[in-house]
Amino acid sequence: MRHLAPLVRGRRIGVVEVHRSRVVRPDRPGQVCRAIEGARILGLARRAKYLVFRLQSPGGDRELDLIGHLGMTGRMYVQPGSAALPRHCAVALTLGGRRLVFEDTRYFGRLTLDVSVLEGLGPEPLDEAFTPEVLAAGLAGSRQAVKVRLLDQTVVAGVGNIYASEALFRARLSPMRLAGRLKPVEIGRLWEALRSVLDEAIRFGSTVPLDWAGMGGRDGLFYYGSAPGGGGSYEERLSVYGRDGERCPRCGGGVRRAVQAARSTFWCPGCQRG
DNA sequence: CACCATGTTCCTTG
DNA sequence: CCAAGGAACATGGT
Repeated sequence: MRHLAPLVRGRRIGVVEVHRSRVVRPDRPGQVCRAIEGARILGLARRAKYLVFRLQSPGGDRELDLIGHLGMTGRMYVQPGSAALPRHCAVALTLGGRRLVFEDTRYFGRLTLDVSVLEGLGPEPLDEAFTPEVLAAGLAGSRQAVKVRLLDQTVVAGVGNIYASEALFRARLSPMRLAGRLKPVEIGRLWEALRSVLDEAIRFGSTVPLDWAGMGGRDGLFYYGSAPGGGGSYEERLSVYGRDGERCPRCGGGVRRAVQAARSTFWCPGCQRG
């Protein structure tokens, strides 16, 4: 969102090319195109994992939101209007002499005018309103494993599979602990870990130019290469995620992988007790 | 060939 | 009502 906002703010949407109709909702053909062609982008916001394009309608008489979700492999970027579209281009929006490209190899992403997808989302973890007490209320009474609970978007909005594992590692809590059985001190550690892990990831991403040249063929992860500050690659920054069998950076023990709710969890049994 | 993958939604079963 | 498990979506990497 921070990379994209300055590239799209204030621009008018011209031709909309839908190359994968399943990505666009509602799925009445042309309905979304008619609503947004000629609209002006007032700004870009984010809610949980959704991008929210604030639009002024083509007639200029009202405002509407266009909501995007990148799924697992989606990317959005702006390229010259003369540049060829990528192989898995789902949608392209003409913006003056350039095009906003929504590329998504697996087509799990979404572009929709249906704002109801935002209903029921829990608090933003970096908001002031998200206190340890709010997190505690979201975990209380649950018999789910805390890792699974963190992926529930009604409890905390925007925490995904990678950062759920990373936050639990930082909080030194086993992902298998039952959410409702955590003590206030442990919830406090988890709250702090969630916020610092996400904050660092955002700051890391913000230091890197959004330049996709030469990145064709990669998946949707932000493999930035070396950060300007010399922080290593995205993967190198992760402590446990994707590191099954490697050594724990804290205690030197072995990182393990398990499956919870059909998703991979990575943790260090030495550091993360219970 | 097998298995893995950052997400969401729907369905079935208990 | 809750939780768990599976499948679907679709493509590519190892």
